[in-house]
Amino acid sequence: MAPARHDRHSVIDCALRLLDEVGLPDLSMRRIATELEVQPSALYWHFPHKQALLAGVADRILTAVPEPDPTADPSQVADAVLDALLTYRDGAEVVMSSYALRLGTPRAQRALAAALGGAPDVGPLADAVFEFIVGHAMLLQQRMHAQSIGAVEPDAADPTAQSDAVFEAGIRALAGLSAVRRPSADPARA
Amino acid sequence: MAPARHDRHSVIDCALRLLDEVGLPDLSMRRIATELEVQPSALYWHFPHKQALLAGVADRILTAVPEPDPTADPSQVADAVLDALLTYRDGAEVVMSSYALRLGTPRAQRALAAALGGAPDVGPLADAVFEFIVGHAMLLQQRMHAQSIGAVEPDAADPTAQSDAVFEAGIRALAGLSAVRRPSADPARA
DNA sequence: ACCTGAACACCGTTCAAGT
DNA sequence: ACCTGAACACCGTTCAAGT
Repeated sequence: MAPARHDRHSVIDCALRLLDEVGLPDLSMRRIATELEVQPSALYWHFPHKQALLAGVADRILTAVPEPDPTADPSQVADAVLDALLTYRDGAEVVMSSYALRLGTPRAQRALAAALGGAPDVGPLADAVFEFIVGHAMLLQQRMHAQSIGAVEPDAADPTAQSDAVFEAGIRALAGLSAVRRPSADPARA
Repeated sequence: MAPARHDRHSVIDCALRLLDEVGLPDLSMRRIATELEVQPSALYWHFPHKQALLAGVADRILTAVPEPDPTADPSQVADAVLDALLTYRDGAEVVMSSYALRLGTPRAQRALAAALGGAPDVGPLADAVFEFIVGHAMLLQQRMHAQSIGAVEPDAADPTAQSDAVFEAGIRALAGLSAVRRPSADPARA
């Protein structure tokens, strides 16, 4: 058989696509290998272990957040980080689980710090904002997954019903700003 | 052989103890069964699947947070929730992964809402505080695990060096309070 | 009511060997 | 440089059967 040839980039590409299709629990090394038409052991030439591969995926997910810009609106940067995490299924959990390896996360944290003013004492607050965003995103995706399984009844309203209000309340308090929210929000409260 | 007899409570007890010993990645149904001197399949009489067992563990972890009390200091309640999550290894991840099943989490959220004033519009903010705390705890435990593996170098200082400052900055902004610095001594596990 | 025993369809990872 | 093939030590879950 003609063995397919790959590099780190193409493997991460495949893994990210597969993540969005099947979710993190079903994203196995063997599944990725099958998708690449390769034996599972071939992946271990490119990455030392699964964790390293996932760290590459997490880094790619956060690539979508813009460069640090002191003139940016903090709540807009927060929205950009949240959007990046929500773009792929289970994106927040992937980023969390490889947070300690510090690949894509410092960039997001620097973007938040810059938008918050860039003063030296703003670091802890910027980190707090990042932790809130990723916590919010993961809890939201957890709820989405449980509901897709039918494991939970929509007790009050639809899945992400209140979640926009929660995110806005959190960011407003943390970033100390007036509500600059996305237009797709509910038309009732304006 | 005399088959050991167990109920849900004792299984959760064992799982919680084992979680703290070996961590979530090594907390398998087979490991719990071995600890209970029982076949793995025996666990499926008490729980329909592993997720349900973990939800029970998550519920027990959050049992340590006090009842809703309108006279409580918001930042003290926040500290209590954080302490509960940090009492057991990987506690935050366990709580997050069974968040959608809504076992112990509403209680923590109600305790936060009560301390924040209990006004009807305080709900979203209380949820935001909860999401920040659990995000902070999970990221912190992730860093602790990576460091115990030696997979990361202490780039600036020790593991939880800055993390107290980050948590305090976040809670101060979210709860709008003066800094209530906690002593370095943590409360005993009940 | 609560557990055993055996099976099914999977995992991550290693390592010699191929090209 | 990049992959195969085979193996090792595991998983969660099901289900008939035991007591």
